[in-house]
Amino acid sequence: MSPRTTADRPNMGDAHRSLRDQAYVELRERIIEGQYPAGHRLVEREIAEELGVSRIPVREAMQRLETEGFVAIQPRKGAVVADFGPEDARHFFAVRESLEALAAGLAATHASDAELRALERIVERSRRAAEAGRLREAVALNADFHQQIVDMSGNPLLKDLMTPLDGRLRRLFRLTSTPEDGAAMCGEHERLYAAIASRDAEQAAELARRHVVGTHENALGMLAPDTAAENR
Amino acid sequence: MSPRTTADRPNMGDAHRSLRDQAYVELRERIIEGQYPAGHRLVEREIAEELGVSRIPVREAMQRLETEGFVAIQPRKGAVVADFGPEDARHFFAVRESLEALAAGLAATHASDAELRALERIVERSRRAAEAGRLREAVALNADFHQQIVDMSGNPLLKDLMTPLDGRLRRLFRLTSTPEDGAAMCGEHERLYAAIASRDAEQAAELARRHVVGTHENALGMLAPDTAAENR
DNA sequence: CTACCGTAACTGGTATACCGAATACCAAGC
DNA sequence: GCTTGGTATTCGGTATACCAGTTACGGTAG
Repeated sequence: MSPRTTADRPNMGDAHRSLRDQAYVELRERIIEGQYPAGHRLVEREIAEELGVSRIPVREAMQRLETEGFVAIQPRKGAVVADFGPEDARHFFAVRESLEALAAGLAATHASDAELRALERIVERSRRAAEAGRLREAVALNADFHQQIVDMSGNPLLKDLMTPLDGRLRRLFRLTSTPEDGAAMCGEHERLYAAIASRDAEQAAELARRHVVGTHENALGMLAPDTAAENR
Repeated sequence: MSPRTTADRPNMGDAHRSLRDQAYVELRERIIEGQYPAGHRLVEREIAEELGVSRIPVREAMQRLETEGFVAIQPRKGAVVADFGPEDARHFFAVRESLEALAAGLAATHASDAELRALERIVERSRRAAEAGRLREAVALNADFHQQIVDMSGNPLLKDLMTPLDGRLRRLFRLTSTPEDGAAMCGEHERLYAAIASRDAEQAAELARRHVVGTHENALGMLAPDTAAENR
């Protein structure tokens, strides 16, 4: 039924993965983390040597990173880390708004009871983390929350489109995570959860939309001052 | 600003493209065309020899085809042509509905006058083709129409997400193109164009939604009898 | 001093070769 | 006759090697 395997594979403990996936995860993390700033050249031989592998896995990893928008490959010239300014963020959130709304609506329609309970657990843990000031954990649970909704949508294509976008979101959130809106985020999540649990697709979609828009405005506000200045 | 190049490259006259892109286009076409039926094994060496290239370009092309959902790669086992049954079509159209609506709404907001004129030309040619019974041309112009709207949205990320989906649509439409709904399609296109031209984002989005849903029901109706029986 | 051209180093694109995992087939034992 | 173990073959994963386009530097001529 679902032919896709891409999005699932390159997770897990790096151990006995293919070298390509290891290289992919490693490079992706470095870009998200900011270790490779925007515009930084990615030279195949350099990276291959550093990772202790040959060029082929590195090359294939970079091609995949290109399709996901993390690097830009110019033919016969090389790959550079893709820029991600306010303009890109705008486009990003516009797409994300549509897809999150779709996911939330579908989730409200199709979710099983077990899935709803799982979502509820995430919301509860998220609230506890936010109240205890565990910001890191709250951010991680935020990601889990959205991912769970996408899973619950029952649409594997939607999942395949959303998963790569999560990386960009993390890249954007690297510095734009504030303590005070952890509580606000939690409230929105709880309302969204309630809408899904009560099978109200319309409201779920609408709440998801607003939630993304709110996140967008928040992130954009913190991003405004300068777009790509710091490196490490 | 827009770091992406992927979607643009592998078009054009196959001539002085990289072998990887040539292989990608060729394989993709064979899958869409139905020359390779669903479930068919894609053996790297075979294809490489047949195309007269080494395995690396073939391999890279197949990986890309995997991310776009045309083939399923099982690690250490090989690649097979991905299935695309009614269930997949459902998921496909759900996503497409959201994204087309987003594109239409953005296009209504951002389109330049020149772009609007280009869109109008496409609509006119489409109508003439439909009236003259030139079905092939009408289908091609249909694709142009939607692509033009996506371009007009001014959102490169949206374009990058939509472009690969077009291939799946073509694959689905391989046998589901009927003469009588050419006229209906034209009418919907004209109304959608009118909404965009009058800068009515709300209505443009709504019309796009309905248009996709209509296409979906139509295609699904013709797909229902059997899902994957014919091969050549 | 500057502008242009040629050459050399670099880097991505591709081919060939090797290795290990997965599978299928065959033979031997129950 | 059926099952099971082992072996041979196939095919994907990776490494190494070669080639071609690009860029950068330096020398020479104006």
